[in-house]
Amino acid sequence: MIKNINLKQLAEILNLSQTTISRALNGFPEVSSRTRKLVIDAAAEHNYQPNTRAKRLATGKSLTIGHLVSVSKEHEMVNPIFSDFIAGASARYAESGYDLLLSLVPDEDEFTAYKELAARSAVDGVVVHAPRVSERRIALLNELNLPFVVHGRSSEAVENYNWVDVNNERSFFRATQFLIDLGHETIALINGVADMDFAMRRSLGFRRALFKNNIYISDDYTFNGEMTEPYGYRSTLVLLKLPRPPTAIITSSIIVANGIRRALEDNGLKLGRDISVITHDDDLSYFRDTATVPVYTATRSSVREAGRISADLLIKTIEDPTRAKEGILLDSELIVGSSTKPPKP
Amino acid sequence: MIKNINLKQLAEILNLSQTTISRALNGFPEVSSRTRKLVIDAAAEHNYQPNTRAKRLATGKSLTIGHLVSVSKEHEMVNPIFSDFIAGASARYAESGYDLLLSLVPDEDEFTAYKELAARSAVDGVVVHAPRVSERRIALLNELNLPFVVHGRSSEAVENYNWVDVNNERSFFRATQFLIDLGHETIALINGVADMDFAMRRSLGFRRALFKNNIYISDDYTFNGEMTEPYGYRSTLVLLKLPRPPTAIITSSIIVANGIRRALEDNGLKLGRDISVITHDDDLSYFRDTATVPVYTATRSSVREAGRISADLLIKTIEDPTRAKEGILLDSELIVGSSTKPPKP
DNA sequence: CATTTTTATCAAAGCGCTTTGAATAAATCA
DNA sequence: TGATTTATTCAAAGCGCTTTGATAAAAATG
Repeated sequence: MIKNINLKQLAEILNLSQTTISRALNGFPEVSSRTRKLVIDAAAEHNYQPNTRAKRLATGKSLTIGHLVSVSKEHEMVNPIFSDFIAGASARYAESGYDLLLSLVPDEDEFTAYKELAARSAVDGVVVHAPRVSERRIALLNELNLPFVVHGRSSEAVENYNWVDVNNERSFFRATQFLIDLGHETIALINGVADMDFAMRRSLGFRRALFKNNIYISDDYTFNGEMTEPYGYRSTLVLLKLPRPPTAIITSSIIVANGIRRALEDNGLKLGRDISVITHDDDLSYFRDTATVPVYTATRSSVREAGRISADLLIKTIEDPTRAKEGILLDSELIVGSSTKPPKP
Repeated sequence: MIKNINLKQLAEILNLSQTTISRALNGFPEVSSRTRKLVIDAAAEHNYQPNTRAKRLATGKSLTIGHLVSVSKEHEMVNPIFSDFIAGASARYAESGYDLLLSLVPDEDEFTAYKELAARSAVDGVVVHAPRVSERRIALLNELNLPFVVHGRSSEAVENYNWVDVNNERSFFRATQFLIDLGHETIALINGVADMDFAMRRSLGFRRALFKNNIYISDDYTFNGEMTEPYGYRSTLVLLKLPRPPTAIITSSIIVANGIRRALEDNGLKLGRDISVITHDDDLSYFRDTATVPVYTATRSSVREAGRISADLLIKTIEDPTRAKEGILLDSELIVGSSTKPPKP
């Protein structure tokens, strides 16, 4: 059985005070290099690691960052981009010795969850996921004086805050323009849930491109919903039944794109040849499109990288609370794959 | 700005000792009901929550459960089942006031990560994900005396340990037998990474069914790898090029099944009609197969439910360390969908 | 009514660290 | 050489809780 010792015991073993040992291990200058070496070696030998609980109480820091993910009771879903985002963030936290506290809360408890986290002083900061167009969490966190970074943005927010977002509007503008340039004029949009900020921005980009090219498309061609595979499937079936089905579809997730593809095939249509599809691609590890010619034409932006950058920004904010709020806008690449062709004549 | 107070301040406000307040809030019997009400009301009014850091130091418990997820440097992947598993576990943790500490570690640091977590006393227990056929973590955790539950099992483990697993062998036996009963004799298996215990067991079930029915299938028909969509696609292309392509495919993940489907369509084949597919279905929220006739015939078992059960078992173990180790075997349902038909004559 | 038991409350110790302020020894200075 | 300064080390306080052991007041007992 592996035993580990505490500071007091290590002090006795070395015949030194706890002070000296603490300072030696934490890199303070007022320790002779001979002593420091002695201490470090002994710590390694006896498998000493400062007790997290004690350290946190003594320093008044939690060395923990919270990720609260809201789960709607009806959908009960955790967005798969979350895993990849966390993977990026976690790597950054590890570098600075932060732990990651994850909490999935029913969305009606969202507010209380943040308050409780702040009141019991469990975290030094939080990452806000899936911001809505109108997002009350931003004001709340400011009131709670809890450092935070938003993954995404909230269009209606008036105050300054830290955020890391991909350029959704521009991405979808470009994607739409790309289709228009190919000759498409009937383009559908299968988007995320309407009150999500990213969905709203993507919709704006889409519509700006249409407007710029004097194309009018009715609301029958746009969908909002949780970005599941069946959602992509169902929406596409609806589109195909329209009097004038679209010649191209833009969607917000590669998982939805999978559903679109399935619906097309079920109707004897071929992706690219019969109907063009562009998707936003978060570069999720289990869907990474690595074919020499990618399957999907896509606006690609690594959500894992976004996780890393968000974590970095949050740590900086925590360690320097006077730091000016910062917004970081990531750009996506427009990757041309085989899912887009000019429309059939 | 929302301020929160500490125990001492609340004691002064109420003109009571810290002891009494602590006991009142923690439900100890030696507090008069009048006082208790007073305390509870004041705590609510002043937004008092015991400081997590102090509480943990004082009680000697972390009230935290660790989830270490190994990420291989080459693959850099986080299995999407993870999100759903966590969603289930998190709900159970919340009920008992535990926090969830998540750490993604490069797999070469896996061992050190557990040791460090134990040495610094950061968690009260851990969940072991993705156990291998031969799993050194089990012995390590026993040595560290850190309570744990394995999600899955490890066939080569000799000691007793807590685990929650789905009946993989039986599931794949049934799935295979189902195909054989339909008349299939050339059946391929697109499985997970070979040294994962679940993959090994599924392979056993597959082979037992073949053996029982006197069917011999060469190794050319089985694949092992990370269960991504492109992996399903690539493997299927290989299968289709065999001199005698399979008439049915069994796979371990609905994401792989998506890739299989894509490969079939790309080759002008139709799922079910031309080639049958059975998949294991973890009932992932973003792929939930809710069609009246499910798309895929599948052995279905909710990984979210497994998360909940694992969390429950772990909490019980933490709260009663003398508790006998327990293994919980979940069963899957064989759901018949439209992806399986008798082979074409 | 005096004594014991029960009830309700409190002061103080302790959890394992970090950090402050003091003390000692060695080195430098005038 | 005596006075300062510098380099090391240490004892003790403090972080905000829980918990132990003591105490005072109220209730029950003989």
